[in-house]
Amino acid sequence: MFYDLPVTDEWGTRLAGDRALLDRGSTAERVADVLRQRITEGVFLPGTRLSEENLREALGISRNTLREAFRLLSHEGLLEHQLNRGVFVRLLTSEDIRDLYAIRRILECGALRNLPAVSVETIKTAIEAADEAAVRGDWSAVGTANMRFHQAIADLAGSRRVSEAVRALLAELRLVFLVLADPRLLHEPYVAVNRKLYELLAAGDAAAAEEALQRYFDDAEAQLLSAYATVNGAH
Amino acid sequence: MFYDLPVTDEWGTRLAGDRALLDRGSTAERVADVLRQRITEGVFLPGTRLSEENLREALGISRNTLREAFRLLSHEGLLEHQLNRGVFVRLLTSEDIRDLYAIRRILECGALRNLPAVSVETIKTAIEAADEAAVRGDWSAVGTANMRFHQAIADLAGSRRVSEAVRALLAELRLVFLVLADPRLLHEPYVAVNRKLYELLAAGDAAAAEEALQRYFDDAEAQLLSAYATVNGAH
DNA sequence: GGCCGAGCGATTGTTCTACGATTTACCGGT
DNA sequence: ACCGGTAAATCGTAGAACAATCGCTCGGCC
Repeated sequence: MFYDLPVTDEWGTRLAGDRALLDRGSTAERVADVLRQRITEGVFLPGTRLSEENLREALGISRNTLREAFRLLSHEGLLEHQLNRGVFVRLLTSEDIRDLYAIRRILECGALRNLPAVSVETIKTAIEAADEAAVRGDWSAVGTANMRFHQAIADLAGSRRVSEAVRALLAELRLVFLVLADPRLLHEPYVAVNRKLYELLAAGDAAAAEEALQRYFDDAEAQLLSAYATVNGAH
Repeated sequence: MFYDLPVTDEWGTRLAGDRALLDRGSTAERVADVLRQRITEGVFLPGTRLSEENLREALGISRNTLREAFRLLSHEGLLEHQLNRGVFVRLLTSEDIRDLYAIRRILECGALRNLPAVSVETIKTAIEAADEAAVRGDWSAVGTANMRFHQAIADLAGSRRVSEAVRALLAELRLVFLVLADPRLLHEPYVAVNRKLYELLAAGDAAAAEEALQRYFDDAEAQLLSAYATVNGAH
């Protein structure tokens, strides 16, 4: 005698999570995941050329599959495809930085507007992670936590497309951080700013939070542009 | 005796334009252009499966190149890639429609906020094209002109990424129009709405224009959802 | 009659090989 | 030092081959 499996909601959600691990998608997508990881880790710095032949051998896949992965990452803005020259880790210009902040202003501030009922759970989590990393002096982790904070703000819009767009934008922005020297200078100042913003949101004052977010964008953009100008002297 | 070519700014911009014609990009990109065209024309209706073998033969290209083109269009949201099953012209759900309007609200309204100096040239052009097409009774052309109108609004943000994001969103939205029966019903009502919006902008009243845009989104979303429910009965 | 599993054809996923086209680097002549 | 040409490296694309997977049909069985 056997019992039927009891089907519960809990099962459904758990299996859906496992699925992502089993159906890891096509080889090309898994390769793209690996490369994305390495790029955001800074193993491949912006400007680096990724040779088809070298990577093909290193990853043990065919050129076709590798090229499909390149296409994926090019569309995400992490790689740049130059005809007959190969793919390069994207090296952003100052103009790119301005543009990134322009669209982030619109998307993230837009997410704070017309909030039905604010759920600040994940935002709080990100804030706490940033605090904790700051205490440890792990400024890279602080940067990651700050990005999660902004991702959580964007998620408030309740739109899959908004969330994914912001995810891609933050990944691009990480390319800028990678070429700048001092991660502490880049991330530490915003731990307090973000906490203040969180408190405004938690208190239900979305308008004040949006104002604070605007000021944050102004400051961060200016800081990043000036830091970038010194490193990236010629365009 | 020869003269050196005088190098002027005018030259630079003109040559940059010509370049797009010469460097037509890789074969994969040109194939993607063709397929995109056919999809937006409605030759391949949403839900249609695109066979690799058939298209390969029809286009006279290799499978590799075709698959690269598929990747490009999948990332644009026009195609959907199902592992081991092939690619299909994307069939949007009602949830997709809601999401599209959610992000359009944020992006287009955001573009109207914080305008430095409004240049309503291209907006006017789109309005006039819509009027002219409406007189001819070419409702499909009216739809195209209306989309150009919204694209022009998004362009006011002055951000490349905002413009490209809205371009992709409008292309997705076109997939919805393709499965609905009556193009007149879908597009005609908004000719007057858009003209009114243009006049508010031309008068410099950006706040009123934003308000009108919000109402437009509410109306259009509701109309589209109800029309979609009748056609697309089961999700 | 309807359910279930084996087998089969069609299509996709991936690899491998090949070759033309383009870029890049090197090198000798002026 | 500049210019031009040749050779090597790399990319772009094609094509064939094989494995993996899906969808369907056909029997067998309850």
